[in-house]
Formats: sequence, structure tokens, C-alpha cells
Amino acid sequence: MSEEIKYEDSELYKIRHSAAHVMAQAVLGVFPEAKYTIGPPVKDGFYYDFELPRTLTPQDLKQIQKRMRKTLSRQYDFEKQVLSADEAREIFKNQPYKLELIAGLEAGGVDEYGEKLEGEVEISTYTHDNFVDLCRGPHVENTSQINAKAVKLMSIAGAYWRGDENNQQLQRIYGTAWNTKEELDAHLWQIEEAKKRDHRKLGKELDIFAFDEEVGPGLPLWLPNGAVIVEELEQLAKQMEREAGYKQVRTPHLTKEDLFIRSGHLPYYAESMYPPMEMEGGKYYIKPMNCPMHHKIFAARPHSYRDLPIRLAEYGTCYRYEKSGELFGLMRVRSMQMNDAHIYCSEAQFEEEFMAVIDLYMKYFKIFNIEKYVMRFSTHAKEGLGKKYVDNERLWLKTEDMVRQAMQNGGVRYVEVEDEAAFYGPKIDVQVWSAIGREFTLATNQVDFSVPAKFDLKFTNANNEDEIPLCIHRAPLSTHERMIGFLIEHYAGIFPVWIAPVQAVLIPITDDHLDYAYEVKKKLELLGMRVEVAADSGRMSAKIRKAQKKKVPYMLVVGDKEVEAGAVALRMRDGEDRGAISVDEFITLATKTIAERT
RNA sequence: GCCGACGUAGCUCAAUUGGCAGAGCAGUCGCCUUGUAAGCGACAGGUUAUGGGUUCAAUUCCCAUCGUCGGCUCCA
Repeated sequence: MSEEIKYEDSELYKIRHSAAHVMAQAVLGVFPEAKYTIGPPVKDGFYYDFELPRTLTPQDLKQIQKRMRKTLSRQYDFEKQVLSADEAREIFKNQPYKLELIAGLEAGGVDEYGEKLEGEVEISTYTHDNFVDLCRGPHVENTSQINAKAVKLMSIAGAYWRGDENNQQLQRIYGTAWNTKEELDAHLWQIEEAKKRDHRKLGKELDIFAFDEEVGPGLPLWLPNGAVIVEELEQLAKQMEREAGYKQVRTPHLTKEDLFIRSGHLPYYAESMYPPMEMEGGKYYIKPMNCPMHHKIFAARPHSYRDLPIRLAEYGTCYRYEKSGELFGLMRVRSMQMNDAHIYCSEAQFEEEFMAVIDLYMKYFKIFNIEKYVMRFSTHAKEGLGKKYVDNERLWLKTEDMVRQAMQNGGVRYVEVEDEAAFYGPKIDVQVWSAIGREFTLATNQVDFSVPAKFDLKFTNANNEDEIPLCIHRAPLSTHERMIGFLIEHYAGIFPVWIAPVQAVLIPITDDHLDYAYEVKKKLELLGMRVEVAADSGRMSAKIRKAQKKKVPYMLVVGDKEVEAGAVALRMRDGEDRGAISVDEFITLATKTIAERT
């Protein structure tokens, strides 16, 4: 990776940045009264945000693109000019957003996102043709370096000024730009391919989950096939957690408000919680997370340092009132089951416990063959102490160091991001991307050196004194919803045999072979396999096609020869025909594959 | 929640400028008895998301609600 040119320094970056200017010029051509804001390059393209007199239509996009092509057919230089704040103000006197940016640059070197700039700040403009934009570059030298056939405007969207929902909402136009038309076509093709593995599409095709308007948005229904996957994941988690010394607990879905007052979730988290129910004068909430319940379990009995660490695990069912626009298939829902656990330990035990959790992550990633992810280490920021972060710098630095040390000792690659921690401690998030490119936190591993105190959690240490334990919140398998959404896309629906909802389909060639098919099915089911018989009146090849579309791992064709020999003709879903093998041989092969989760 | 687009059979999609709502697949029932990705036929399937409005007439035009999608914000 390090040998590659950074995107920010690449030619493509300049092309996209420059294309954004050309687009802004075109928009101003159509709407002379438009206020333009910022327009940076992004992954695969660029955007530009505008305040416009009316909302844009797809027709407008065509017109804007046409104007862009006209500009790109000529040869205009991009000319940089460094100027004073006053000079800049004169040029952009009718552009309030630009004036705000100039003020930011002048005052303390704040960039277009409100982030601090390093070093000396100069104010500069880039001009091509008749269009001037406040910009620090870089750009291509001349518009002719942008291939008009490799630029395409993609969509119109709403966006808030400086990303703050309290600010003015602007209209954003997304575009994509490449070196050549071939690259553009390849990109568009890739988008189409990605849609095919979108979990919302595959989830429907493979009968994994469904939403129902009368049930409500963000409340998925697991169809039988989906429930199989849920069950397999739970069994995996329970097995791994048993081996790692966790104890299973179970807690209610409802709780009095007192619990969330103590935990500190109310009122700060209230807007993500379902409104309370009033019962006998008291308020009850549906839980948005399990931690307070687990803390109460820890507090339910006295503990000696000899008992620690105590690891409490639960696939807890939680409900969060996510804003309607934030819902996204299974990836972002309102009802969810978390692969949750809380580990209570002493400071001395912390590193080992944290490492063990990371180790568990790695085991899971190996099982699922997950390679494309980023571990994000989120730390506190000094300025936030006592505000968004618990005011205990010693423990922040100590636990952050412990986490850093554990990650480095384990040889785990991560990126460190300041000022992204939970309020109670640093954390490691595992970031992944959905098929259509949206980023998600799949798993999370958080240190908590604060909330245990709020719950008066304690254990008796070796000196016979009360001591507050540290707590590790961890969810390596995320929630069932997000994990399965992710797995559907990760495998493109071609699940490994152990989680495949249907593992084998018996395909009788004629009805004469039905009895034998059922006989084999029963034999396989006794071993715990999920098997179906294709008993419809179609041709064998039609039955294969059906099984193939459902991505069933094993297709077992049975005809006269197989009945005679006590065999099945094994066809794999990649099309490989393994010919006739004995039923016992198939059982050996299948049960081994399933048991090894390969 | 905000901005925009969209909503026709279980699924994927048709339906000239407002003029009788259709097809393929899936399903059911027959026939065929079949060797590695679609055998043939018949039947059934709809208050065009929901509720109002305009009109002689609305899937089509207008309004509201619900839902989905693309983004923003936010997140397991």
C-alpha cells in the first residue's frame, strides 16, 4: 500500500477536483443566483453543494452535464492566484458561504469542514474560463485534461452545510470522473455488480428475511432460512464463548427508568430509545443496550478478586429508535440481537482480557474469511475531558496505552483516531463496507473504566479492600441483523455449508426414485443436516436450476443407477459434477465440511 | 428527522397525450417419466400502497399519510 501514490496526490484526484469546478460553473450558468459552497473529490468522483432557488430535477442534471461537456471541449487553463482576505472578500461578496470560508481561513486556519489546518494558511483562488472558486487546489493545468466522455453526473442529494443538521440544507450533485471512458464504464458496471450482491436483494431471493409495513420499518422478520443462520451463529458464539470462559446470562427486555438514569443513558440517549410505558405510576423503557442489566447481575452477588475476571454473555434483544431515514435493510434496524458480553476484571488483568477478545475476533474472521476490514482505535481528546469524556486523564492514558500495547503485541494492524472514543473509555471498532460501499461498524470492543463506579460495582481485593473493576464491552459478531446482512454480501449468498439454510437437495430423476430420495433425506437429517427433496413434476435439469438459484451447496441426483448402488450423484453449486458416490461417502464429506465450518 | 425520487400479481416488469390493468417466472391442477441451469397445457392470482380531490372517465393529474430507495445527519 505504502508504495502506491496517495489518492490526494494522484492525477485522478486533480481531475475530479477540477471536474467539480467545471460542474459548479455549469450550475451557475443555469442558476446565476446560485450560492456555491464546497466541492471536493471523493471516492470514485466528486460532489459540489449549492443553495439554489428551486430543487433540481433529473432534467437539470442532463442540462448541467451538457454545459460541462461544452466547457471541456475547449482549452481553459486552471490559474491559481494567492490573495489577501480582503481581496477574496471582494471577489466573493455575493457568496455568503465563501465569505464564511474566508473568515475561517483568516481567523485560525480552519478548512471547509471546520477542521484545523496545519502550517501557514494562504488564501487562493483557481480560475478557469469565467469561473473563479476559492480553492487551495490542486487542479489539472487545463480543462482539456479532463475527458468529457469519462465524466458522468450521478445523483442529486440533500446535504447540510458543514455537515451539521442545524445548518441550512443544500443540494448536492454527485458526479464520477475517470481517465477514460473505459474506466467510467468499468465503474458503472461495478456498481451494477454490487447491486446484485446487495443483501436486501439477496435476502429476498434467498428467503432470508422480510419487512412488513404493518409490523413496522426497521423491524425485520426472520424467515425460516434466516432463522437457520441466526441459530448457527448463536451456536458458534456459545461454543467459542464457553471455550473462552464466558458465562451465559439472560435479562429482561424491559426495565424501569431508574436503571437508565443511573447508567447515564437518560436523558442523553433518550432520543434513540422508544418512549417509555407508564405502569402503576412508574416509567418503563425497552432496553437499547444490555450493559446496565449485566452490571446488575455482577452486583447481585459479592465478588472476590479470586472470581475475576467474570465474563457475562448474552445474545440480548435490544430496540433503538433509529431515525427513519437511517434505516438500511438489515444493516441498520430498530430491533436487534447483540452478540454482547461484559468482562469485569482488575486493572492487572486488563491487557490479557483485551487480548483474548481481539483473539476471539481473529478466530471469527478466520472462520468467515473476512479480510477486508479496518480496525479503528478510538481515543479521547484532552479538550473533551469532563465534557464528552469522563474526567480521568490518568485512566484514559493508561487504558489507551494498554489497548495500544495489546494490539501491537498481537501484531494487529489498526488505525488510531483521536476524539472518537466512547464517553467511558477507548475502543476498537471493526469497520466494514456494504456491497454498495456504505461503511459500517461491524464489531466493537470497548474499555469502560467509568460506568462500573456509577453502579457501585466492586470486588474485594487481596488486601481486603473494595476495588472497582474495569469493564470490557465487546460484540465481535455484531448484531444478528448486521452480521447476517454483512455475511450475505460477503458471500454473495453462497454460504459455507454449515450456515447454508438448505445444505442438500435430493433430485430424483423420475417419480420412481422418490422413495429412495426420502430415504436418503431421512438418513441425512438424522445427522442434523438440512435436506430437501425436489418432488415437483419438473425435469431433472429444472430441479437443478432451482437448487442452483437458491445456491444450495450439494445437489444429490438419484436415478436407477444410484438406487441400485446405494449412491448419490453429487453436483456442487459451482457446477462441478463429482459423479456417483456412496451415501456413506457423501456423509463423510458433508459432515466433515460442516463440522469444520469451512 | 431533513432534501429528492419512487410505490402496478409472491418476484421481475409492461400499460400511447387520462379511455376495458397485461406478460414472464413462482403457485395450483392435469399430462409427460425425464441423467446435470427452464418439458407441455389449463387454472388461479389485483380495491394499481392507503385516504381524499379534480374529471363523463384516474395506474396516469393534484393533496395528505404510510413505505421503499439515493444522499445528509446518526450508528451495532
